[in-house]
Amino acid sequence: MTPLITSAVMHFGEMGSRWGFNRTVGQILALIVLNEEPISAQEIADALNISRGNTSMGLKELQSWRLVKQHLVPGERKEFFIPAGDIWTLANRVFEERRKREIDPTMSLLRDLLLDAPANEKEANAQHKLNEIHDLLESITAWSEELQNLGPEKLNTLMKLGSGVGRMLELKDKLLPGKNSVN
Amino acid sequence: MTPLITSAVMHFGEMGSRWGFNRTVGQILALIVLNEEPISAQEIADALNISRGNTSMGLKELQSWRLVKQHLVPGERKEFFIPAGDIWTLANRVFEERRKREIDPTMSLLRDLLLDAPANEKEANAQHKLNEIHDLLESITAWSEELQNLGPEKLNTLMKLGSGVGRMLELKDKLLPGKNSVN
DNA sequence: ATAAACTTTCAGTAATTTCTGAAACTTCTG
DNA sequence: CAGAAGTTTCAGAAATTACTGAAAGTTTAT
Repeated sequence: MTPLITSAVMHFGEMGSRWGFNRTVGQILALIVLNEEPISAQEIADALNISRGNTSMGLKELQSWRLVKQHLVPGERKEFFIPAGDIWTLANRVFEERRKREIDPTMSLLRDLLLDAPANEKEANAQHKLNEIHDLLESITAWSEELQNLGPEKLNTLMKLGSGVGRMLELKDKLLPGKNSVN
Repeated sequence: MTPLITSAVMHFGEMGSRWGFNRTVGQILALIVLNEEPISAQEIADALNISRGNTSMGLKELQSWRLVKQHLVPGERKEFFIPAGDIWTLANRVFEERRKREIDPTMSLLRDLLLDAPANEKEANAQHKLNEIHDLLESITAWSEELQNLGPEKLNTLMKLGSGVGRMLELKDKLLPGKNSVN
């Protein structure tokens, strides 16, 4: 690893925990992404100076996030690893997996809690708040699915549009009459 | 705490760590949000069965996230706490704070790493990847700032618009000629 | 100035999470 | 089928993170 790659890998390790995985998993991901050639588990363990067992678990987790995939080199016995797609794809996967882990379980609980009739005034108030949270999470979920369906190109267009979005929204009703009118 | 509130508070505790803070902080937040009346630190400690010290630290953290604020009750010596805004505001704050913690430090490192001339072929390739990551994060940051500036009402409109966004994008150039043409 | 009512800090402890490495497992080769 | 080359699992150790509670700090009242 060159100094540049080392800095980047170390940083992704530090940030890893904030992104939903642990230090080593972050480091492994960075290493695989920044290495143009496929890299073997043993090489990863050596480069990061971690145990072979830990490496195996980290790779397993990255595969469960669908961020890296195996790559079989003909004639080689070992397994090699490469990123599961380009940077955009990886970012999308991270969003999606995090949504599953951070939002879906809460949505599910909220739905359950909202089914019961409130026992008293306090509960009625709490349920009202929970309902607001539920609706918000539902919007976020629907929205993020929507954005994913747009695909990278349009998504990029939309992002680059910047403050134009506000102006566009003002013209929305003219454009798409009858559909989802504002409140 | 009624059973309903207890379930919700416990769940928010469990999820807390995924949302960037720890169990108790999640529980405290849920309790403050679901309690219509302002609640004192001592009441929080009692309700959650945690130490007074831990409560104090949790409240400090929630204030640093700008999710709860103090509320002085006239004639009372104690400090009471209430949510720092409605559900939308709170969600926005969480996004914003997480962006600060999860994206900004990486952007800053990437900028630095991209300043140095690559030492060799491997580094040049890695720098190219890092540059892609940088641009992506920059788009996400700009975009999320944009969404915040829209304010809750428009944001809601946009979210509710759903698949209309795709169609709208197709008409974009007609709508906003000359501005940000595609690619 | 003292005391009462409350809050914060922080050293030490408890709980949780991550990592190691040896053993078990799988696959390929001769 | 034996054994070599590789991978995975998992119990226990190490590292990290969270929590307690006693002491120090702050504010208000008298």
